[in-house]
Amino acid sequence: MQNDRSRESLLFLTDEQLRQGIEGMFFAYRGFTADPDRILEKYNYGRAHHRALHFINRVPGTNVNNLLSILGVTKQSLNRVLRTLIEHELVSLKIGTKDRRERHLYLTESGKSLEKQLSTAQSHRMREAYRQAGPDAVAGFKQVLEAMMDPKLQVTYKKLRVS
Amino acid sequence: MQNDRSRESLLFLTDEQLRQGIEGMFFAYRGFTADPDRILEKYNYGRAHHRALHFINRVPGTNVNNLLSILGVTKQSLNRVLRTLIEHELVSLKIGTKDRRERHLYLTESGKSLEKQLSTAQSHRMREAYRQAGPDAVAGFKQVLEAMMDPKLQVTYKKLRVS
DNA sequence: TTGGAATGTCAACAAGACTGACATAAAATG
DNA sequence: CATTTTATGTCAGTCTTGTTGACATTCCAA
Repeated sequence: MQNDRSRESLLFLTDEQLRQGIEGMFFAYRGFTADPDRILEKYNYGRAHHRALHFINRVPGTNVNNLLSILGVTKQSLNRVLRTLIEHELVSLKIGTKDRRERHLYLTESGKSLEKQLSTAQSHRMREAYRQAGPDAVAGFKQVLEAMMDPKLQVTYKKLRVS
Repeated sequence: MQNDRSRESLLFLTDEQLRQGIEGMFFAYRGFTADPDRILEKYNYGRAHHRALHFINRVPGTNVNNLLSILGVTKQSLNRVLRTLIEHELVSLKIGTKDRRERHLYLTESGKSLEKQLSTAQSHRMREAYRQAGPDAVAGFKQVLEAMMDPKLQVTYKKLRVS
């Protein structure tokens, strides 16, 4: 009886824990994007533009294909976003010297400035959350996030860390 | 000199840590949604349908307004999703007895079945990640997630836990 | 009882995913 | 060296899911 109840209780807790994790991810992601979203709205950009700016900043000179593998969208989808960023001179484009099919992407000064604005806002919330939770919690947070990624993305994630 | 280098190093680590957190959230969220997305595709549903099913299951009998405050979208947007779910008889609708403007939402048997399928897939990955990271990491993970939410969503999140 | 507030629906539009068709450049093959 | 195949990127059209606006119904308060 007691044993059964314990087992049930444990099982229940586990399922409840998982559900809390799921809902936690959902609500936290909303917070995670809220501040940049507000800034982007002022300039009539969206999250797609933010992601492009973030990773072009992170991997300057990347070509479109490489950026695609990081972002996990189709090139047609990315293309629309890049076009507007280039038109608005936030991103500049250099045709490859070795392979002239490739376009290498860089942030312009205004691009860097907007990226800085966005990442500052996003980092601010992240820093606050880290501070509240403390260093051990942060370590655990990262471990779980990493374990939740698809294996390929885990590799991508780690590569970014090194570069 | 040594002091300057230490300070710089610490600062650098901090910024790098934050950037890793940002990218971690981005990549992990992709993993988080990947499995349900594959199932939804088979039935021609999207993430919006999944979210509705999840929270109607979590709060049976909820009215539209309450669901909206959880999901954080406009009622018009939710309405389209609900309409198809009701047409396909995954969700059933009861007009409120006290307030006849309200529609109370419930999952039908097929609705429960699909929700179960989706949550099983999503929980499976979550459980695996928890297992790999260990219980302390999980505790930290949740702390950081909760600290990252907007205060209002934090309240919503905690309410769900109790109900 | 009537006017305003709240709940939900319908219609039209926008952002950002997607697939398909294509132009150009490079590489492989005869 | 010519020609076919492969790779990179662009353009056009469609779908999902957000958005705002206009509206019907119901409730509540003056």
